[in-house]
Amino acid sequence: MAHAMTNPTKVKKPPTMRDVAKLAGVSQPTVSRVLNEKDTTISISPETRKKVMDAVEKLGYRPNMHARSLRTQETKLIAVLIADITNSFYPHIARSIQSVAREEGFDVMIFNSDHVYDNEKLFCESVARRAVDGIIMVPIHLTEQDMRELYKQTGSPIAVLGQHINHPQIDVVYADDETAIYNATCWLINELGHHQLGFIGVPDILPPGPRRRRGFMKAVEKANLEIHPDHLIEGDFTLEGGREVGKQLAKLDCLPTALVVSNDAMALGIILELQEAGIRVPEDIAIVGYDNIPEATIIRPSLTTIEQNSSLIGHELSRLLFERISDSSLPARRVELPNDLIIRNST
Amino acid sequence: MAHAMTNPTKVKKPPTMRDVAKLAGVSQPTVSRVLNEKDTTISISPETRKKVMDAVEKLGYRPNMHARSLRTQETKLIAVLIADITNSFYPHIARSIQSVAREEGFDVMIFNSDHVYDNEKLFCESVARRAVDGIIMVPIHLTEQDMRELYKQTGSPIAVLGQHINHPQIDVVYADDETAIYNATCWLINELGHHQLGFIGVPDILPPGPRRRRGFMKAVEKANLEIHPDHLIEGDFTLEGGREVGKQLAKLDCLPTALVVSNDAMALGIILELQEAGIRVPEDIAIVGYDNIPEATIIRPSLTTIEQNSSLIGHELSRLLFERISDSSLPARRVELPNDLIIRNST
DNA sequence: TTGTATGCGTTATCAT
DNA sequence: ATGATAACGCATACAA
Repeated sequence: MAHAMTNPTKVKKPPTMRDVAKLAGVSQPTVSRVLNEKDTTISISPETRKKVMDAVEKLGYRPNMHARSLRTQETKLIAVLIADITNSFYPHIARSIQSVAREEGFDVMIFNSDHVYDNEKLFCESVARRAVDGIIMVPIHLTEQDMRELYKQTGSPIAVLGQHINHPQIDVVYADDETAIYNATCWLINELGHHQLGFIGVPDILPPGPRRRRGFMKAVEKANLEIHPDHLIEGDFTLEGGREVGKQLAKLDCLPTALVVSNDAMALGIILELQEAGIRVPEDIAIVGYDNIPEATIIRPSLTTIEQNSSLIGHELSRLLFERISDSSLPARRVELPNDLIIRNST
Repeated sequence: MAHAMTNPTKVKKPPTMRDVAKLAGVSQPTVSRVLNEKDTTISISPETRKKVMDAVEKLGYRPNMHARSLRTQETKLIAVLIADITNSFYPHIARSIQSVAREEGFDVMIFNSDHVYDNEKLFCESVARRAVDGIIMVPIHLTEQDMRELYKQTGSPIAVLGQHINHPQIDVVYADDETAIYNATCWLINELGHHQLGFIGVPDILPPGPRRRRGFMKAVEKANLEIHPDHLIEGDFTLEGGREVGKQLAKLDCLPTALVVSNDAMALGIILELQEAGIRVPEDIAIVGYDNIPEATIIRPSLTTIEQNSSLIGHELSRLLFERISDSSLPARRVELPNDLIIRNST
């Protein structure tokens, strides 16, 4: 059987510059020059350019990014670490990062940590091997030390959401959540007259945990209020976790009249479970969330919450990153985000 | 100024195998062998292995994936194209793909098309350059021809959600949405006694559009029902698009008594706008969605909808893909997904 | 068991 | 204006 036949087990490899060069009757470096016209000091004759472009077209040639990266140390690739892609807060961030990256001609690798440290470490590993041009991350457990290490290994610019990293090559976007929660709590106390408050936090190992709890505590202490220990509960940032908390609350003999919840996803779960148990929001218990995810306007009552503009966050993170990619001498920057209370019907 | 100082503009490059080899006092290929122990036919002495591992440890050596890929034609990278990362249907898919990929030792590039064709084409471009090991996609406008072309250029295994592609190397995961919508519509007519129905679709250029409309139409034709032209509207799969449709409906003199909507995101927007206008769901108008995204259980009334198990979808897509990555001789497969009606309170 | 040599597809530095 | 040639970091065929 010696027909001309396509080899079924081995895939035809894509054309290379050599193939283009051969077809165009020029040398391979000439093809490279034609394709990378950026260097204006060099010039090539119109006819060879045409020959080359025709060959490129005919063969459907695409440059091989791996070879290029190996040579140039540039990957045109950025890596993004987010904590939970199924929490509506994050997809909007990912979306605007992606859209900025696309404009800049970069591809995006997205990693979802599901809040687990091991996954965050795996992210660092992958990123080190892949030698990406930039890194955007929402670290949960990763320490400042981990991040310095990451920078040392990769040399890549890094932009971080939420953690105050002290490093010349790491830019930070953050919101003053402590103050925002302090203000919201004061508002519950002073404007709405609540005296029995509760707070749903997250374990202290999650960085926003202590900050947000502190904001709440400062406000109640300032007002000289006592907090019942049953009204201080920890969740895990997820809607399901919120449901657990909601069930726990529903069993209590005595509910707080107002609840500050560390994020919207949990607040949603709590509201759904409380309503399930016949407890009314806000009549029996007022609820304030944090994030202003889209569901906050879908749930009834709509959720009073502290806004984080996630599209803006993604935009700022990528702006900082790409600025640093094109100029690594930039000083480290911190951009603080607005963080306003949006009053709706859950309070 | 000739102090020993770190060069501030140029970043120290990461250690290579040569560095490891030099430090360990062996040759570079030996380091390669120690690190890729998979080949059991080859053996290396315990002492050199130790020397090498010590050097690796000391230098913090990480293999350079670009160099490796160039050599092996393997990237340990898959590319994923989804239509709208901010639609809760997709993040769950992305999440399970990511989690399977992580187990298999693969990284994931995610592209968000926002339903636009140009972005889908850019995806194909990027993926061709990047020579990924596999592709998972939820194409919206991409034609079968585009996908054959993509396969021809990349030679990478492809798994697709929703489109029935006829190609030996492209696996497909799909749901019989036409039948599911047909059944749901019949149920509205026969069990719930609705006679004035409406359907919110999407333009025919979006592939699910014709199928889902056909399912609806077949059911109403079978029941000999007339559909008022005002009750056939097209949206764009987004919640905001649903709001537009809702506003349009609210202005109508005569509403249908039941509405079948092509996806949940639009259904949510419609419900919110109708309620805004004082129209009650389901008393004034019953609504059925499609997808069963998490928000379907958050909105009040909770949304009756046709379930698509997005975690399962992601799982199946990645299973098919990784099976084909390890064995390209597999025949093309189609897996059909369950697609059951979940009855809640919007009907 | 280990070392030498080669090539993957590019870009960059020389020449010419 | 263009062509040789080398080098990026790694894996592998072959030699020792």
